Amino acid sequence: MPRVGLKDLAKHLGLAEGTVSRAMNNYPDISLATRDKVQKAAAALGYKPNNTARRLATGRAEAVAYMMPTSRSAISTPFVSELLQGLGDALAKRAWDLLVVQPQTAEDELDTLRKLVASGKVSGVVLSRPAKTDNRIEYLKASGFPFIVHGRAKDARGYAWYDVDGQAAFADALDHLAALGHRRIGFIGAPSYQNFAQDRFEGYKAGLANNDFAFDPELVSIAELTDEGGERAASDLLAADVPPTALLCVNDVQAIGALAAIRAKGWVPGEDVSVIGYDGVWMGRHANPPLTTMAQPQSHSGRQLGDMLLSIIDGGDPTSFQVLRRAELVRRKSDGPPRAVISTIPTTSRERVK
Amino acid sequence: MPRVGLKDLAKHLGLAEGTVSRAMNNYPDISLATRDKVQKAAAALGYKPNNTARRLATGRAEAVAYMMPTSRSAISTPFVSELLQGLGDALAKRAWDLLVVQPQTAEDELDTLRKLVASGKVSGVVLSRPAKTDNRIEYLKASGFPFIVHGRAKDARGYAWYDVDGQAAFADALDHLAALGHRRIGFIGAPSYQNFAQDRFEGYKAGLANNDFAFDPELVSIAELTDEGGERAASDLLAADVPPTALLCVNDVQAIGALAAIRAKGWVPGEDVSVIGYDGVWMGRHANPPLTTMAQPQSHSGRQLGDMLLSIIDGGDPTSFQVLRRAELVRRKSDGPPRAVISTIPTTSRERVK
DNA sequence: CGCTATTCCGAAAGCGCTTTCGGTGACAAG
DNA sequence: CTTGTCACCGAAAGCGCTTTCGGAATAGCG
Repeated sequence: MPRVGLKDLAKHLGLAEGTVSRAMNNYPDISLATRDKVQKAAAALGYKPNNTARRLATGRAEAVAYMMPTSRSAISTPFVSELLQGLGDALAKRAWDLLVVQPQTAEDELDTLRKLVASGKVSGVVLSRPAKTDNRIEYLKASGFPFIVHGRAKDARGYAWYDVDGQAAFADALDHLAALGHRRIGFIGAPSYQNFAQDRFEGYKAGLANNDFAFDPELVSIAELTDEGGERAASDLLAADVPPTALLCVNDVQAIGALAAIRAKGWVPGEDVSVIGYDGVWMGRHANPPLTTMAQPQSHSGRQLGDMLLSIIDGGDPTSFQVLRRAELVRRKSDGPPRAVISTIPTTSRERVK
Repeated sequence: MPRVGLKDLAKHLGLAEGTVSRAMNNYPDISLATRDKVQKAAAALGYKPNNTARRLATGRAEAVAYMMPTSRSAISTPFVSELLQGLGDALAKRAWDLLVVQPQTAEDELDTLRKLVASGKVSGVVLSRPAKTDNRIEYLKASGFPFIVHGRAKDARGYAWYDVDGQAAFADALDHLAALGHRRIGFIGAPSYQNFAQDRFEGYKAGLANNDFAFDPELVSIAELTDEGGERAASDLLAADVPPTALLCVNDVQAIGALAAIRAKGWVPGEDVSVIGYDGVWMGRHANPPLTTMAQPQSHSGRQLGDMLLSIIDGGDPTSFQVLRRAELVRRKSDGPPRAVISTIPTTSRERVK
């Protein structure tokens, strides 16, 4: 089955290529009669335009790229497939393509991006998990190339982003624990060049300040974003002379590791030591015990990112697309009043579990 | 900063465009002297070839597509991001692009694929989770377009695939349970138009036959591939007059749901009722209790799929790329001898857990 | 030193589409 | 009947690169 091109179609119809092209693209200067005729014939012969030629001629790429985070830990990216789905949905309306680019190393990131925008392969980019100061963002801002970022860098001005407020979330979580009666609250974090890690750490400290607790470096431990990371960090923190009665973890998988560390000591999480995670991953409800967490809003972020990026490509002002969502406490079984304290009434209700 | 194109570069060097092009692509009929000169100048001026034009001229797409599974359940696709990473790595060696296409509905799949191959956007495709008889595979086979599938259809002849043997895995799992002393073993499955579901079901039945157990339709329940699905199916099965003493689940997330159902009845999973899952997802070890499962081999399947697809595009014989891996039992805490029976010695050792 | 082989590069023809520009015929207006 | 005005379509020039082909310059050889 030889590909049928525009030329074949034109010859078949006895029309000029240009005419056929315009007919296919619904130009107003083609009579409805011939337009119908052309489109019918196209369908009949199975004509599918060659996209590459089309792109070259129009200069429009009709595609956007998603740049994967380079972090090699597969665990840290369960959200990727959801995000891609959402992006795909957004692009489907225009039948645009989605390119996934994956820098091999962190140093390649900028260069990969440069090549990408120069190649003309895409007309917009979405970035994930920016560093605290991210040179990709600087570059894109300077070049005027349309882009949006999932998350924010420390400087969030002058570009489009979608993020959930990690700082507020951790301050809230800390308030919650304080209300339960906790006074020594530990923090398990991630390397702070990742801006989200920094954000959440700030939230922790802000929460401390709000409640007139002193910041104690002994109470924070930086670990990998894995269950083992959380486990190690938790057992370190818990080995102190006066261990914390509650642990705030930078994400759920660390928190789940922390639960294991607590059980390993023979303590029961949620009673002897409270643990609160962040993300709201599906598995949290099946953890042992079910994990209390600051859950990100469900609204399909990929879809939103896609829609916003398209608007920017259409000429919208990037700075008008900065949306900050708020995480929400979902209480399950891994938090409670500290052992040593007369139990106070919890301020929020627990999620029902079957 | 105006894009610097081939023309600019040529003018700058006082050479013909064609010469510069050949120099950039390391043609043998260009002297090393001018080649170096050209490549240096290219680097200096920041010349990046326009990929679209390049593709059009060469006819090579230098890109492959990954077609996402259409199933709307995000939970069923935690492996997507790993797979994409692997594919990305494989393609990176040639600097090829990875396109992610996402049919909006199951009916769109074939049409989307048709457009994709006709558009010339890619020179190969990878499919996931084929149906029992999958018309996409038929189409691609007939068209001669390079492709590979992650999984197999019922008819596995005449095309390339990478799969793990679900049938063997479930037969093995059943043997294991039989060796522990179980006689009534339930199966929680998925709709069988998905070939992997059918495969695993066959394995279950084969295992039954191997051990001279009768097949009892009362012991199988078909459910969604979610935790709730597993939970519902398990509580149905367990409500029988003579409930099964063990449950085989088509994947880990169902199995984790089944654990919840068992606990909800006040029973303890692994003692009153054994549960074995399939996949080996990360979370299994943190389930309550840690989940025994048939784990897929770790070897980065995305990477392998990518490498094989590239070989096929290079002209390799698709039928020479059919790799079948074997799943492996990893014992944790959700299996054991049935309550009513004098415990027999387990035949395999348990994974150590901290 | 003349002639044939090389080596290296320029010229030009595409790749398959889009889009501008101009021209033809029809039809209304003067 | 002439002129102007549309509505519609054909011709042709690209888009930015690759690649074939041939020709000029150089080298090799007797």
